[in-house]
Amino acid sequence: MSDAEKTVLERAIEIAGGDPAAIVAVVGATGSGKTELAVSLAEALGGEIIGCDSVQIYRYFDIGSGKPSAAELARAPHHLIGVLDPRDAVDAARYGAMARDAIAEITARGRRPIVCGGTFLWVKSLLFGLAEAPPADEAIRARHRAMAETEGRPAVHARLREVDAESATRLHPNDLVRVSRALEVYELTGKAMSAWQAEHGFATAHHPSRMIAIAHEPDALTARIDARVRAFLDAGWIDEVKSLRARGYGDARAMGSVGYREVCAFLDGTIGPERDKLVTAIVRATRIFARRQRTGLNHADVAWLHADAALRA
RNA sequence: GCCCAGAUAGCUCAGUUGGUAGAGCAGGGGAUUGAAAAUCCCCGUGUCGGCGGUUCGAUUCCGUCUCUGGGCA
Repeated sequence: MSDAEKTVLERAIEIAGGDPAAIVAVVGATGSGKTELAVSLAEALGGEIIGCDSVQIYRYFDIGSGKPSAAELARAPHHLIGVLDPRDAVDAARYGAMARDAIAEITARGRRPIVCGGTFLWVKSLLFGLAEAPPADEAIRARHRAMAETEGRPAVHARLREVDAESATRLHPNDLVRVSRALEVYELTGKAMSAWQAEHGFATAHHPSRMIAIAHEPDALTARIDARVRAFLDAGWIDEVKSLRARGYGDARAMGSVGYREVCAFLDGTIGPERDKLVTAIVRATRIFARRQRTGLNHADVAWLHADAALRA
């Protein structure tokens, strides 16, 4: 059997089998079929799944985040899905620590950890950790935001240039999130973010790993996304958002994520009363997101499995 | 049938006191170290509805035709 004739699952099992000590991480775009592949892989390998998704990690964000179905959950144990209150803001570092704990438990049980999710910074945090720089400081961030508001974003960038020219050169003046973070790290430690990053460099892995992603032709992925969005809506996504708002989660960070943002706009009447306009808006946002996810994998050591090859087989 | 307003990028539209045009969105590409489903950057030639006329030169002015809105009969 040539590679092109094997199914995605067969190839994934082969890759996993190539290094039994490695953590398998199924990464890539929403709607590409990660969840199904991870569950099948877990069944085949005696594995347990560790979710790596910045929205699925929250309770009550069930439908729109594409959490595994009850049937899928029953096929393999899952971790870090629906485990936090939506008001509890996690960051990549905390996620990485939680995931490593889960991995330790799973391997102690003699089972195989399978990471599954599209939040790639979190995957990197899990596998390599992050630079040793300190965590976020809300007061500092608020100050930077205020500065950007009154003097403009480039003013914050100019301040960064005074203390960390390397980061300033790398970062665009408008990228306030990163510019502020770099400046924050300097203000907290007296040491440049670029220096912390150079020390770290994602050079030392906590665990050996094999990353795999499922590739689709662009039109095929769009069709999958379209079907998925409609299915979520049919499953009661709008009511889910209404009930989240009613319970006071309207300004949770996850509410600003792809799709949830559009459903909120729909409920607020911003995008018109037609269901079709909502579908179009969500599909659009999701496609853009899927593209960004693909770009995020650009320099990663990922094995791409072509879904279409499986269809031909 | 008459009157008015439109017709410009895939979509919504701006503009050119006459020298062949540009925004937003969509689409494409990229960056990404505690906000990552977030944040940010780059990419715009299109018979300027058709045909005539005026002009050195028309997408712009004039005429006419077609189509789309709206109004009056």
